[in-house]
Amino acid sequence: MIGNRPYSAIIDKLRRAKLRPTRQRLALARLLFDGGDRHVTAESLHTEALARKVRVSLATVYNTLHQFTRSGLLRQVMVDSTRSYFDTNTTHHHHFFCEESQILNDIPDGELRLENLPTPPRGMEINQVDVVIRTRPSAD
Amino acid sequence: MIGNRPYSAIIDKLRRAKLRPTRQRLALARLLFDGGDRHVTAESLHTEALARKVRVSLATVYNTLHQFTRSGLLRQVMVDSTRSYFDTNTTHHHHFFCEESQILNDIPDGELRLENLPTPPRGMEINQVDVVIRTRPSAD
DNA sequence: GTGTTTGCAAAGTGTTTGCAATTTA
DNA sequence: TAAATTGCAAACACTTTGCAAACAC
Repeated sequence: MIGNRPYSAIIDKLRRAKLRPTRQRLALARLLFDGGDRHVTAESLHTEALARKVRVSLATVYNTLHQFTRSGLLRQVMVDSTRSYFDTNTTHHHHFFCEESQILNDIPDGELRLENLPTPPRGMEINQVDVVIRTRPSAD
Repeated sequence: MIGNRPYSAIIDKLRRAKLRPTRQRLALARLLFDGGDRHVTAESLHTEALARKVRVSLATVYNTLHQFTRSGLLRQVMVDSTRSYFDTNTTHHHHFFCEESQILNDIPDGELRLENLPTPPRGMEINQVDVVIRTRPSAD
């Protein structure tokens, strides 16, 4: 725990996901869900946890991110072939990704529309549609 | 070389890219560009080369794929966080990706339309827009 | 001949896993 | 106290790199 109160909302969130509210999970959940929408990598979340004096191993961060994802608390976003990004916004939306800064940003749902979705190859059905708008620092 | 003729079209292609037409580059270029559009990973192209009795190391396949990409002969596609895919179709288009079979397919350009592209964050400009339609085998 | 390219093996990076020790309920 | 979770270190998968030998021009 980071502060000293029980944070019942987050404990409930974990309980609902059938995950025991251990010290590590609680601390990571607070980092992830206490603010607004966030995009993290295992490494960035681990570093952040250590900076906040939360003792947690990198392996546990990985495991926790995957458990949270499996439980629908997080969504994994595919933008970089070397790293996995996780998004606390699990609703339908797309992303901006700046290759230079490696920063990921949400595109509010509704802003972007897809017209004329193609029919998938025979025997296949659509699972999910991901749009990534790759950006770079502009010249001006 | 796989057959026994000089394949001047492919040699020219390499020359234009300022890449010496070495035995390895020629063989890989033939595998990549002789048929229609293709999607490969380093591993799949290496395996294919060996099957066709082209002696080439995996390191050279990696290096060659990157050289070809830098020269605009290939385009790298980001669909899987564990592997890099390369596409011989360098024109503007999007992709179907089946997570189960790990197979990538082009969506012909023009089929899918994006309406109302959002404005990038301040100081950023759009570099590229990637759409990946993730599919799964359909129930029926 | 000179500079480029190759192949190997080693190193690197992000991630996963086996297992003993610890913690939760 | 029984079952779940953690941390460590080792293992992993994919990719990159240093360098001597081979090759292209």
